[in-house]
Parts: sequence; structure tokens; C-alpha cells
Amino acid sequence: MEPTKILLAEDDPNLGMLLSKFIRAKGYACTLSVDGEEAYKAFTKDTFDFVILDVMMPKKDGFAVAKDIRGIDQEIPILFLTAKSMKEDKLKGFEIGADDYLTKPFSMDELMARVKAILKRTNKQEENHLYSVNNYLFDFNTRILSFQGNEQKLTTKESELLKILCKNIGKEVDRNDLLKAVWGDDNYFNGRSMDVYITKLRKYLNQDDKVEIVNIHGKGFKLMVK
Amino acid sequence: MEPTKILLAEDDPNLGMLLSKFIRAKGYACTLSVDGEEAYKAFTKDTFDFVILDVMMPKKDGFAVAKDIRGIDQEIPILFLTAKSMKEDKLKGFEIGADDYLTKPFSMDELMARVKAILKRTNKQEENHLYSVNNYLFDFNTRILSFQGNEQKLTTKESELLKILCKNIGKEVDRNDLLKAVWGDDNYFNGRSMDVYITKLRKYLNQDDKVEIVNIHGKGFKLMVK
DNA sequence: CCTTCCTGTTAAAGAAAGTTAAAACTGATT
DNA sequence: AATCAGTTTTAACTTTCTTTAACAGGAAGG
Repeated sequence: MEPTKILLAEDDPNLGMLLSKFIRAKGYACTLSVDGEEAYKAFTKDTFDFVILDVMMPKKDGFAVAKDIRGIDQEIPILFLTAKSMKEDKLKGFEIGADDYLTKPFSMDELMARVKAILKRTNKQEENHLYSVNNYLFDFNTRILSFQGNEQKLTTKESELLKILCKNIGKEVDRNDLLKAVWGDDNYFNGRSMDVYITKLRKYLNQDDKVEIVNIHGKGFKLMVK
Repeated sequence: MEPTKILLAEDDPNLGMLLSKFIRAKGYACTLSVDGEEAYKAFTKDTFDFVILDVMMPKKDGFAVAKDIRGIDQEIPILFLTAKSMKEDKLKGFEIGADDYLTKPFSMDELMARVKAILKRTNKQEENHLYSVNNYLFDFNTRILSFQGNEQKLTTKESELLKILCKNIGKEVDRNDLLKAVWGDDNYFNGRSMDVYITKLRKYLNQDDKVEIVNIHGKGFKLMVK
């Protein structure tokens, strides 16, 4: 099994290095970002199991990053780091969907204990990125979409797009969230590109007429099982 | 969709306020009762989706409240909060029909995690947005309006509008409420757009002359079965 | 009555999404 | 460096959905 991947966003280079080193020493993989934008970009590029965000960061603060991340992933645990223990900050964080909150200064061990506790609770182990959509089975790791034994290998973009739809099965996913997650930018041309990919995915999925990607005009898409 | 309603019974005013605030921040509605009797009263007055009971409370302890609640509702999830982790307490709780048990002190997110997990388990997943209007059947999820076997696929706006009318069948729905619900804004032009959609819906619904969308001049619309 | 506002309806314009094919890019291989 | 296969983007065209415009009736209130 691959190690648990942690995304850490911390603008203070000293603390950032220290934390990431410590996390790696504990047997996790850790990607360090020095500001909010970089963190979100990293999140869209790679697949993580846990996110640690400093609240105060240049370019994009921790809350903003969390909000964007929640737009495409409601499950991944998010832990905030903050200098002050302000109550409203805490509440704002929880509103966005934080799983925990740590006030500086904190000890390394304290951080790891929280991370472990949250992972233990949230890890349903099924996070093999294996999605079942009625009679289809989609394995994001191998990028294979199978239907009653016959397998279809998907391309990178195809599988990234399908993954997000699968994660939100039955729920509408905002067009812009999809674009930012898969293309990194939600401009017009990427939008047209995505439409092309939606067509491709629909072709793959048309063997099972209970499965459908529906468009919500002006809003986004929804993968659903009738 | 209306928020999930949680009934919280906790006699410690500090903890009670903190918890209820936190629960609301997480997007649920929360009613706080300060003792067992009040909690039971609240339960009979309103409709809840979840109950959290402190075991030790004045007037009526958590177990007694749970017992009474179970007398009228065998389904609703109940979670107990207790100061001690006594085994017999735990057993007693489960006997009565508790869904989970949390020992103080606990963290907020631990509580929410339990609540979410239980809701996920007990919830019949996505709501069945299935409406029957005399001989018509409307499925909001698939956006299909069917009449004696023949199916009509509706567009996004058509189905959003029809859904709200169906939810309020027989009742007048205010023009502005409709506009704000479907268009997000009740300006003049959206109003004209809605009128166009009302015409469209009427066309779909004219196969059954017992079904009608009537206008209440200057007020709004009403979907009714004669 | 008659004026004004509200609603009903139709058609056309405008915007978003669906589809297909070709072009551009990428990375590996010769 | 040229070729090739696979992937992604761009472009063009089509279809579908939504809004706007225009006109016609009705209802409410003076």
C-alpha cells in the first residue's frame, strides 16, 4: 500500500520545512506548498489523503483554499493551523468543513496525534479510489472502467473528470469546480474541452442505461443512477 | 432541501450553547433543551431527524427521554452523551435503542463525525423526489414527467419550477418565492421568463384535465387537482 | 368604462451544451 | 531528427435550452 499522502500549506519556510520533515519521518508522504494558490494547484494535480492548511497565507488564505477543495471533494480531512485561537475563526473553519483545528504554538506530536485520530476515523479503507456506478466499476488508480468484464482504459483527463463525478454521484458538480479541479483554470476554452470529454465519458457509460451524466443548464453536471 | 433537524438535550448551559452553535455552523438546524422534560416536549412539538441526549439531566434523565421517544418513534437515531464510560450505562443505552454513545470529554468534530456516520447509515440516501399529480408522475431526479406510460423529459428550469409547485400542491406559491427559488432573483425579466415556463408546463400537463396550474392574480401560482 | 398593471402566448434571438473531425501537442522509438 | 501512437485542444457546426420581445387578453380599481 502506498503511504498516506498529506498536503501541507505553510508559508513560514522554517516551520514548513520542519513540519514536512517530521511528517515524512513518521512514514507519510508530504507535499509542502508555500502559499494558498500553490496548495490548491497541488491538490488538483495529485491525489491526497489529508490536507493541513495554515489559515494566514499569502495570495489565498487557508479558508479560501479549503472552500475550493470542498467544491470538488467533500470527504478529504482538512486540518487548520492558526496563530490565534479566535472563536469566529474556529467557527468559520468548521462551517467550511474543517475536521479539526490546531492553535499555534503546538507540538509536533500533538499535530501527528490529531492527524492520526482523524485518519483513523475517516479512513473507511475503501479509499482505494474504487468507484462503483451501478453496473460499472471504475478504478481511478489503474484508470480502468469496467462493465461486466469488458474493460476500457481511460486517459488521464477522462479519469480525473470521472473521478470527481463519481465522488459526487447523485449530486450536482459545479462547472467551474470541475474545470478548476481537472484543468486548473475555468476559462471558456477549457470549458469547451470539458464538454468534449463529457461526450467521451457518456459514450463509455452508455452500455448501462441506468447510468447517465446529466447537465444542469448553466450550472454543471451530475452523474446519476436512475 | 431543508436542513437536517437535530434535537439536543444538554443541561450544562456552556456546553449546550457551544454544541448547538457548532452544530448549526455545520449546516444543521438545532434545538437546544436544558432538561429531559423540555426535550421530550420539543420532540412532540416539532419533527426532528436526530436526537442527542445527555444522560444525566434534571427532571428526566436521558434514558427516560429516549424510552419515551422510542414509544412514538422507533426509527429516529439517538446518540447519548455521558460523563462516565460505565459499561452498564452503555448497555442500558443500547437496550433502549441508542445508535451511538459518546463519553465526555469529546471533541466537537468527534461528535459531528458520529452524527454524520449515523445519518449516512440510516438515511435513505438521496431523497426520492417523486411527485404524483393525479394521473401524472414526476421524477425530479430523472426530470421525467410521465402520463400513462408516455414520458416527457423536462429541462432544468422546467423541472425546478414544477418541483416547487408539486411540493406545494393545492397551495398557492408566491410569485417572488418561486422566482427566488428557481431564478435566484425576482426581477421583472425573470418574471416574464417564468411566465413563459408556466405556459410550457401547462402544455405538458394538459393531457389530464383534472390537473391545472392556476394563477392568483398579483400573488402567484397554484398547482391543483380538481 | 377605461386605464393600468398583470398574465398568456408565440416567435425570435441569444447562450449553453452536444458532437464530430481535424489540428496540435506529447513522449517514446527508431 | 523523423516517425508514430496516443492524448488533448481547437474549431466548426448542430442542437437544445433560456431569455427577450412583441402583442393580445383579462383583472382590478378608479
